[in-house]
Amino acid sequence: MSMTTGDQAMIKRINTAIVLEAILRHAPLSRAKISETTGLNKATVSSLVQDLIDNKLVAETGTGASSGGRKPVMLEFVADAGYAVGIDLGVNYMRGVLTDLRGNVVSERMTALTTVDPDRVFGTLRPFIQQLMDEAPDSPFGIVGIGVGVPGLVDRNGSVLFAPNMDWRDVPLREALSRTFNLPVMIDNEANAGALGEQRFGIGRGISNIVYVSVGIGIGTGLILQSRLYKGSSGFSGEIGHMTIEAGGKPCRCGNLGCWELYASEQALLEQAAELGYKDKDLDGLLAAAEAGDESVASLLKRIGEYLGIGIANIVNVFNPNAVIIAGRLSRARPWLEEAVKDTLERRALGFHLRNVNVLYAELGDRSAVMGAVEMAISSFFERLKTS
Amino acid sequence: MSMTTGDQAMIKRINTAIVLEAILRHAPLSRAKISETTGLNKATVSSLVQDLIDNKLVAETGTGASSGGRKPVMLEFVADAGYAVGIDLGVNYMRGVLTDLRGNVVSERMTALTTVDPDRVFGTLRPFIQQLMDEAPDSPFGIVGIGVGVPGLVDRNGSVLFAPNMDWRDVPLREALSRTFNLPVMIDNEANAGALGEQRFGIGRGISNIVYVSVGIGIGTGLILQSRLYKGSSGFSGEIGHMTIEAGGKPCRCGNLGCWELYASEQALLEQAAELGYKDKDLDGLLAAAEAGDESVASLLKRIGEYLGIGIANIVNVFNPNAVIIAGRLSRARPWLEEAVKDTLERRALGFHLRNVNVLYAELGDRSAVMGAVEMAISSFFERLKTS
DNA sequence: TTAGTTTGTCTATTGAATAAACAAAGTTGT
DNA sequence: ACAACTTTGTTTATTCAATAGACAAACTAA
Repeated sequence: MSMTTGDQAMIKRINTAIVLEAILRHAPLSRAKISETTGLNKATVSSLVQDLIDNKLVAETGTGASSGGRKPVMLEFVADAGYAVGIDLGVNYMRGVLTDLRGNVVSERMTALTTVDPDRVFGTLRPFIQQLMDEAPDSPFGIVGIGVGVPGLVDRNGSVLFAPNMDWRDVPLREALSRTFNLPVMIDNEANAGALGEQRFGIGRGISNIVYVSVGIGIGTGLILQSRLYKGSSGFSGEIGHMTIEAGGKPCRCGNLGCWELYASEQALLEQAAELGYKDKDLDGLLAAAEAGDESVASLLKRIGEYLGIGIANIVNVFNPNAVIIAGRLSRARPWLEEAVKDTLERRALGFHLRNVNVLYAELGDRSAVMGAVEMAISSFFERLKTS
Repeated sequence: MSMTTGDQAMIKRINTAIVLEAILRHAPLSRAKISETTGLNKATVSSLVQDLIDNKLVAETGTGASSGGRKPVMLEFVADAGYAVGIDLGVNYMRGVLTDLRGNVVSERMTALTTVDPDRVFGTLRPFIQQLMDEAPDSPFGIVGIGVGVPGLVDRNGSVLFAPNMDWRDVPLREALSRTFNLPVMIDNEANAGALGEQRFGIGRGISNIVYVSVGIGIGTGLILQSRLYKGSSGFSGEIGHMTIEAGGKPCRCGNLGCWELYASEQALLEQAAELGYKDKDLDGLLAAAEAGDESVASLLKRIGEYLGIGIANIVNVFNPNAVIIAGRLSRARPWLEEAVKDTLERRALGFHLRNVNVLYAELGDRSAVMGAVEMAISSFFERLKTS
C-alpha cells in the first residue's frame, strides 16, 4: 500500500514548512513573531530557524525596532540561495527567464523559432537554457530546476503527447532536458503555466479558484481549484476551447461542431474580418483600425466579446470561481471587448455565481506563461525540500 | 493566523486514521497484516488498535487461519458502534434511511410532501427523522449525525440559499435541525449528495474524478475531483444544467439562452412529446410506449440522448474525468439513450480525453442522494474523531 | 519431539515539541 | 542614574509517539 504514515520527521517537515512560509510571506520578521503567529513554541521556532539558517535558506538581517524590550533579530528568506529557469515554448518563439527563488527576474531572453522539428527545436533550446543558466550568480543551491510551458497536451512524465500547432506527438521533452542538464525539469501546458504565473505573480495573487482563459489563435484554459492546478484523470484537462456553444454550429478540426474557439478567438476575428474585406490585416492592423475609429471593426470585436462572454458564463456556472482571468494575444483588445464580455456574462450567468466572480485581465502580458513555468521549477524545489 | 502545526497528537491522529481505514477496507484482518500493509511498526499498530478497541470502534472477532505459526487475532470495524440518518428532501417527497457506520441500511422510510412551505415541511421532517432515530439499536456512539440533500443551492452554514422548485430562499435548515436534535447536521445539494452516494456505495466506488449528472425535471450536477466533492468559491457549484449549448437558443427561466437542460431533461422530453400529440403521457407512459415499439417516441428519446451527449462531451473536454455517471429519473430511459449518448460523445469529445472516461449509469436508483446524505453524516463523524 | 514460523507484547531508545526558567537586551518613569 | 518592567531568544527538563529488537506465546511441519 505504501502509505505516508506519520512520524517525527513528518512533524518537523510540516513545521519547517510553516516557519519558512511565514518568513516568505511576512519578511522581515523575528523568531518571536513567528512563534506568535504560527502558535509554535518559541523554542521550536528557534530550533527550526537554526536549521533553515544552516541550510542557507534563511538569514539574519540585523535588528528591528524595539517595542519596549530587547530588540528582535530580523529574519529573511535568502531569495538568492538558488535560481530557477522558466521557458515559454511557443510555436514560433521561445522566451526564457532566470529568476531567484522568489521569482525576481535576473535575466530574460527571447528568440524566434523558425522550425517546429523537435530535434532542431532542441538544438535551439539547449544553448538558450545554457545561456540563461550561465548568468546565475554563485549560490548555495545553484540552479534548482527548469520549468517549461508548451502549447500542447503533456502527460505525467513530461512528454508532449500532442501539440497540433507544432506537429509534435509523444515528444519526451522532460527526459531530453533533464538528461542534458541533469536537473529537475517540470513540463506543463502553456495555459496551465499561465494560470500559475498570474496566480503567483500577477493579477490572481491569493485567489483560490481561478479560471485562466488564454485567447490566442485558439482558446486555452488553465484551472486553479482550491489553490492548486487541477489536472484531470490523465494529468491534463481544461480543453474548454472545444466546448460546444452552438450544437449545430461550424465544424471544428477537433471533430466537434460549434466549438467555443470557433467564435471567440483571434482566428475567428481574422476570418470574420476577412469576410468584411480586411483580408490583409492581422490583429495589430485591426486594433489600429478600431483605434482610428473604424466602426465595423469595433462592432466585430464587440461580437467576439459577446461570444467570449457566453463561454465565460458557462465557466462561471460550472466552477463558480472567484476570478476569470482573460489572457493571450486577444486580451490586448480589452478596450473593445470588456463591456461586451461583462454585459453578456451578467445576462447569461446565474446571479448567485455572479456575486463572487471578478473578470480580470492578465497583468503579466506575454510573460504569464514564462513566469508560471519558472514557478513550477521553484515550487518543485520547495516540495523536494519538504520531503527530504 | 491559527495554523495547524504538527505535534505528536497529529501523528497519532494520522496513524490512527490509517489503521482504521485499513480495517474498514480489508476487514477482517490482523494486527500483523496492518503493520505489513501500512508500514507502521507492529508495536505502533498494537497500541493504536488498543485505543480503537477502548473506543468501541474496533473489536476482536476470533482467530484466523495460521500460515505456519501463531494464529492471528482478527479485527473488525464495529459498524454498529453508531448510526447515522440520511435524508433526501425532494420537492414532493422525503426519503430517509438509518444506517450503521458502514452505510448498511437498518431502516428506510419514505413519505409524500404535499406542501413546500418551510414551516410545514419542518413539521413533517422532524417526526420523520425522529422515527428513524428511534429505530436505532443501543450503541456506544448513538446517532452520530444527520445528513440532508436538498434540491437547491446551499451555503457553508447549511442554509438553503435558493431552491426554486420549493420556493425557498435563505432557509436555515441546518440550524433548525441541529437545534431540534442537538446533533451534527450536514446539508448539501441533492446532486452533490447523489455524486457522493454513487462514489461511496454505487457504481463510482474508488473512482477519483467523477461528474455526476442527475437528469430529472432539470439537470443537476455534482463534481468529485481528486476524490472529494468540489465546491466553488462560495461553497456551491456545478450548475452545469445551465451551460449554453445553443448560443441563440430557447430562453431559459434563468435568464440565459440555450441552456443544456432545455434540450436534455425530462421537461424537454415531455414538452417535445406534447408537440407530437402525447399530451397526456408522463415519463412512465412514454417509456411504456417506447417499450411497446412506438418509433416516434423512441426517436424522440434518441434525440434527447444526443443532446445529453453534447453536454457530456463538454464536461469530458473540460474535466477529463474518469467517469460520468448518469442518474435521475431519466436514467430509467437508459435502453433508448445509451447508444445515442455514446455515439455523440465519441463524435464530439477529444480523443485524448475519451481514452480514460467511462459513461456509467447510477447503480443506486433513487437512493443515490439519500445514501450520499447519510455518507455526509458518517464521514463528518470520522472527521470529528480525527480532530479530537 | 524438535525446529522453524508467525503473532503480538514488552523494553529501551530516539527525536520532536513544549513549558518553564532564565539570561540578555532593551524601554520607561521618576 | 537607577529601579522596574518588557521583550527576545536560549537552555533545561519533561512528555509523548514511533521504532527496533528482544521476547513469549501459539502454532505448523517433519
